Amino acid sequence: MLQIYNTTNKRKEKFTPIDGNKVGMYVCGITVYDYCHIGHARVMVDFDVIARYLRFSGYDLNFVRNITDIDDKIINRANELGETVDAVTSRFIDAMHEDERALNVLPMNAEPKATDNVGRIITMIETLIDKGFAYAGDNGDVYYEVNKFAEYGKLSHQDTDSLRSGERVAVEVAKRDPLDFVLWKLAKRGEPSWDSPWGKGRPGWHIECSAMSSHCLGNHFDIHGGGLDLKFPHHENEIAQSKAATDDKFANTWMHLGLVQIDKEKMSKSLGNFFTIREVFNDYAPEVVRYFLLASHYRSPVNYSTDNLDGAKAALERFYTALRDVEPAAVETAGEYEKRFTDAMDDDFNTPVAIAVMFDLAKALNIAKEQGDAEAPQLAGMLKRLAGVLGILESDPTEFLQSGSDINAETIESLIAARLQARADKNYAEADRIRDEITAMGVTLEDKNGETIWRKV
RNA sequence: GGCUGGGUGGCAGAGUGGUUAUGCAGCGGCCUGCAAAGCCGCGGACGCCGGUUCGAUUCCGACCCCAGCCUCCA
Repeated sequence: MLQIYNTTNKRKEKFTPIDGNKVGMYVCGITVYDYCHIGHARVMVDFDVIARYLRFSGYDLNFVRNITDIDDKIINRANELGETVDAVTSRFIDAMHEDERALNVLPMNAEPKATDNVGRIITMIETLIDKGFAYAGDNGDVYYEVNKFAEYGKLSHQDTDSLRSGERVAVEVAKRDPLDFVLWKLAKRGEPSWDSPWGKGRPGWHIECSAMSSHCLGNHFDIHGGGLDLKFPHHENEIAQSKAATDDKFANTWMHLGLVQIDKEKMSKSLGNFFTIREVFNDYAPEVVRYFLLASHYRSPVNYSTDNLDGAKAALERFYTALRDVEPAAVETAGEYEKRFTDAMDDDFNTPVAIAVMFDLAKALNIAKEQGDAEAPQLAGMLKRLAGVLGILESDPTEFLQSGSDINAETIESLIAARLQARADKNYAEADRIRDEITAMGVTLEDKNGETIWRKV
């Protein structure tokens, strides 16, 4: 029985889809004005695993993650670069997809862009105005009137008074209340804009997600997710907009990912303390990054550091070493291991425990191999089966273990041949000299059954 | 200040009212010419102070510390 922690109630709840085994999940995606960083990678990878597990569990999942391709930061970036907004966003969307493919993230069912949904957004804003939840300010912008929505603050467990008292920013004079937020922004000269009843302008950020989630999944759907930093105000605002506009229940379960930190501080573009996914790929295989993210529970903060990435690499090496020299058999189930694995995943997607089960399986596989046991291929197949749910261990083991920059396989092979000859001659001094030479190249040798295999350190 | 979520062995990271998390690192052993890999075994932990309990790292309360949000942010 799958249980998911729901931010709204602050506890794990039995997951029951609204409509049979159909599940709708909406995740707030990325604003595309730069390359994605490791924080974004966490959204990609964690929700990818959540999606994979929901499907593995038999649910018919409709997974939607949007792209914000119009906002102030994008416009600023385009101006900086002397490019059009379109050129900037399409370039970074391509880069994002490249990063995702490398991380073995499966495609979403839909990936709506804000700019393709402006008509729907305008309609929703009109509805909100008609129902008295929104107003046009003196400056021409349209605002949502927060105090008209009684439930405001329920998700983040804040009441509106304390939110106001925490106000730290100069209040926009056109707002009736500091908590009111913009739905439609009038365009300045030269900015991309769309016609609307309130003049040429563009949508505010919060309304995009309300319009796109309704369009793709309906007014009431199962799961809504995003980074913890979106809980307030973005998700709170989405709830206010959607419930007010549709009179429906909106999302049943709210899921929030813990943030990626560096030196105990949140990684973010504004703080400038971020590493892009692609620059990390220079030093670590994409699968190492994926594993690093999955080695912590999705709700915990995770600290980005080379030590932790090295740890992820070591863990994968252990798995791939176990999988080496075995042809995994096709299996229907991983038996007892699968039970433990699904128990862990059913418990709010507890990937660290699921991975611990895989380590037990890897150990059983190692023992079977060592004893020449005939069930080794079965165990390897079981390990691969569970790993597949997490989207890992899909590389060729030898390839994974030998990959690395500036490794010349032929050179190593010929040195290994020379060393084998020296060993055959019982010239161990020479054999060890050659091994030292190979070690200096960052390669470790393993002698096995008269053969020598190698891997990158 | 308000609201969230945390503080676990050298590191990473789960979890539990009494019994092994797991991985890396360390120590001893097997294997090996020696290593490596693997296997077997070992050590080592639950922020602080009270309370509840036969028994608390686990529940309750206070305190200290950390992070996130209250402004754009995944």
